[in-house]
Amino acid sequence: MNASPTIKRDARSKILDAALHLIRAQGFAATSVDDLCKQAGVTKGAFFHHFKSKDELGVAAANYWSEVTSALFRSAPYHAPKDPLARILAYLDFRKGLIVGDLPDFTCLVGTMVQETYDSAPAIRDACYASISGHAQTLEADIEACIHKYAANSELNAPSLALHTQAVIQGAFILAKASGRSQLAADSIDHLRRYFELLFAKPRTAPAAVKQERARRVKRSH
Amino acid sequence: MNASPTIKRDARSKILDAALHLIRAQGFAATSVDDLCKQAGVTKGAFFHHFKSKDELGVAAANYWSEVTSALFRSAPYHAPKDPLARILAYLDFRKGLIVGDLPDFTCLVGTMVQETYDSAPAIRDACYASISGHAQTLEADIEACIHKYAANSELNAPSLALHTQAVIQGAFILAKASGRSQLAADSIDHLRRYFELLFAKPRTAPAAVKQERARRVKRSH
DNA sequence: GACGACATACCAACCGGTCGGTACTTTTTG
DNA sequence: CAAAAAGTACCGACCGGTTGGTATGTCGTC
Repeated sequence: MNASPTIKRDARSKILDAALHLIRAQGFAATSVDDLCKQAGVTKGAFFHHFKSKDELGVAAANYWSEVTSALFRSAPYHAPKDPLARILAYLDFRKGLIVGDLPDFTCLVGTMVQETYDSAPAIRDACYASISGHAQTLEADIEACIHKYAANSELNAPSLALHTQAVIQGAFILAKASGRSQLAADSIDHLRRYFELLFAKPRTAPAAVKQERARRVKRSH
Repeated sequence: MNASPTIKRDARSKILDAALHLIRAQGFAATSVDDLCKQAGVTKGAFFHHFKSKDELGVAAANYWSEVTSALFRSAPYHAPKDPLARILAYLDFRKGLIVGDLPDFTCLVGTMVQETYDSAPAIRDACYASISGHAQTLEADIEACIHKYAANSELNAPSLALHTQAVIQGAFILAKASGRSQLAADSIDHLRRYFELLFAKPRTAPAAVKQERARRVKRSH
């Protein structure tokens, strides 16, 4: 009967979607259960039926974030190139391309949430770290291949470099939030891209990053 | 009578010191005015005598943070080297050296606070960005000198690179909080150091970072 | 005696969480 | 197979404690 199965949204999903948006905009502590319910269009009874406590919602939101983002990255086009370095650079271009619209729409839920909860809610912290490190791990194979192919006898370490990419991206979001200019986040990702190019020493192939930066510098010099 | 003038601490300073610790440990929203007063050993009357509102305390805390940190960095030893690149690398070594003890003791107040307030408290956000960008600016001259000396005809931009260093450091703190391992923050700063070395193309001079990473790899390979 | 620097007492709004109840579905059982 | 029982999903009033904030009083100092 129902032509569109996605219309039938249960309360739990609606609460989780509300959490993704509200927590990224206001933070975890500043988002009340009532806020969540209002935004989701459900009652408090529904909330506490699905989640034992607000903290448990925090854990569920982090896990839901992991699912949503891993689906996004799995189906993204940056896996196509044959060369591992090209794949990494395409990944960074893809991340940069996600920086559009309002800050709460492209920043990272778990990076925001873990800053508030790392000391007071270990369960949330663990779920957040699982999300970050899990995503970092999806880059490890390509980074390892880059090291083997382009920097065989270096002291580089793939897991560490993978986590570093996430650190830069998280830091870029902080810069964007503080300045209100999402361009600053994009610039930091450009620096990270350049780091990879220098590490794996291919001559630079004029990526979009450089062209944009040049264009901006020309504009400024008027 | 009082031999030690610093013992006489007024309520305002005590509240600000309490804010520096509590907000870094719990976040801004989760830190109540009562928490602050209890930790500072003052009453609520004293709090609202000195600060019109909790938000105003947030702004004052960010400004106080700027004062404290700029005094620390001004008197730090990393300004000594004659070469600008050596000064930058010494700065990064200094930042890495600050990563000791508990997380709330070495992480950044304004990076934590701005994530919670960027959308709801513009005054706090602006004070946080002033702190971050103000610190970044203290690096610009040395970075500019590096560009001029070692990468004259590159597309590099000193303000952008200075902000990037802060993005990496902020992201490193998030990684440390999420994982509970401050080593991850140090590792990210090592990557940033390597970026500077590669950008300004001096042959690597076996910095502490590399030696430590080698030592860790040896340990792991047992 | 005015004023800054606090202390005490208090308030309305809001917080996370509970609870009794309803409507609907699924499972059990005579 | 149908009635009964049990379970699931959700509602919304309500609770005690906490929240940011206020009003008023006290005390030492210029």
